[in-house]
Amino acid sequence: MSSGLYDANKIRDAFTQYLTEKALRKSTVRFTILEHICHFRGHFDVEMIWRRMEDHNFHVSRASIYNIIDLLMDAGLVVRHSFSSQLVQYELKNVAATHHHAVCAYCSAVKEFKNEKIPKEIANLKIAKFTHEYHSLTIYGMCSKCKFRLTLQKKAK
Amino acid sequence: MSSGLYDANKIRDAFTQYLTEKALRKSTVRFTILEHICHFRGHFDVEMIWRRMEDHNFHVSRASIYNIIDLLMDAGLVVRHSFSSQLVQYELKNVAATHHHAVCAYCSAVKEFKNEKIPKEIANLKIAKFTHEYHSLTIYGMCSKCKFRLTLQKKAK
DNA sequence: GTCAGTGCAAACTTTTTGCAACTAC
DNA sequence: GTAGTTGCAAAAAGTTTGCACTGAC
Repeated sequence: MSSGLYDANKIRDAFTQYLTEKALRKSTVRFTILEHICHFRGHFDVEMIWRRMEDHNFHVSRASIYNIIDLLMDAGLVVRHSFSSQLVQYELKNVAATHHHAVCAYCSAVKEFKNEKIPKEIANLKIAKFTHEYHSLTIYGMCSKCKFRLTLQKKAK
Repeated sequence: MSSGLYDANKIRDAFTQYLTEKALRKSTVRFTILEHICHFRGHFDVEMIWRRMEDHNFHVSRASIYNIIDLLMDAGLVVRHSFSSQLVQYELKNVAATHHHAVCAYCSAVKEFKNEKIPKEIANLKIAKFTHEYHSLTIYGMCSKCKFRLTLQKKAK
């Protein structure tokens, strides 16, 4: 059984519960978009969702995708990453909770890494007048490819 | 002496050095934009810089501001924050290094907080094939105002 | 004098909005 | 039936680009 599909059931149930609590309608479009989102193992953006759904012959407007992502973020099922200014990416929260991100400032490549200690430290943080729900740790730096490329450039001089 | 202006000298010198190393020109526009940036104690965006400069009767195009912010980021003097999708904010790196951010997911308010332990843990991180230059830790959650507001709404039902 | 740097406006991309049509309840 | 939901297209917001002019070296 794929972990993606396994989680998909739990996520769909959580969304159903959210819609019920908020007295929102359980429309086909909402559940179909969520279903497609659950198939992404990593980061995704609005365009990727739309394209994937077109490929599966399910026609939906981008406006609806934005609308539903807002609901999913409000429901705490999806988180937003803004690694660069022009491309906003999203990720399922249960996926995001398992790792942090290292972003290369030179080529924008995103690498995931795991660490046990830091999330514990962060969970222990007490911030005055603020209720902690989720955190995002991003390390910016240089990936090995860019480092190598820059070394070559210096030598070329 | 204001800390903002005190730092401004060091920052301007670092930028001068950067421009020299890269063989870029030390234009008036570049230094004037940097000067105005140094007056922001917290986060700022392109619009804020442009408005501040207009208010001081220094006319500059937004394109130049984008251009120069790119240089400042490359020089390691400014960092980019993307707390929300539609508003990219920047911050002087020496200011950003002193704190982390807590963002309210409901009203987008950004609160700063300090912690000694976590930056040390992060500095000790070893990520394969990646050179750590800077990090960004953002906690998402709910600020006390929104918590209060939501409590009232529930009671109202 | 030369070429990097800049301003301007237009182009481009991503996201939001208004309204008519649709559908879950 | 009646609201909430969706699609479409247009608008808005933010950023990038192309080109002619300017100014640092």
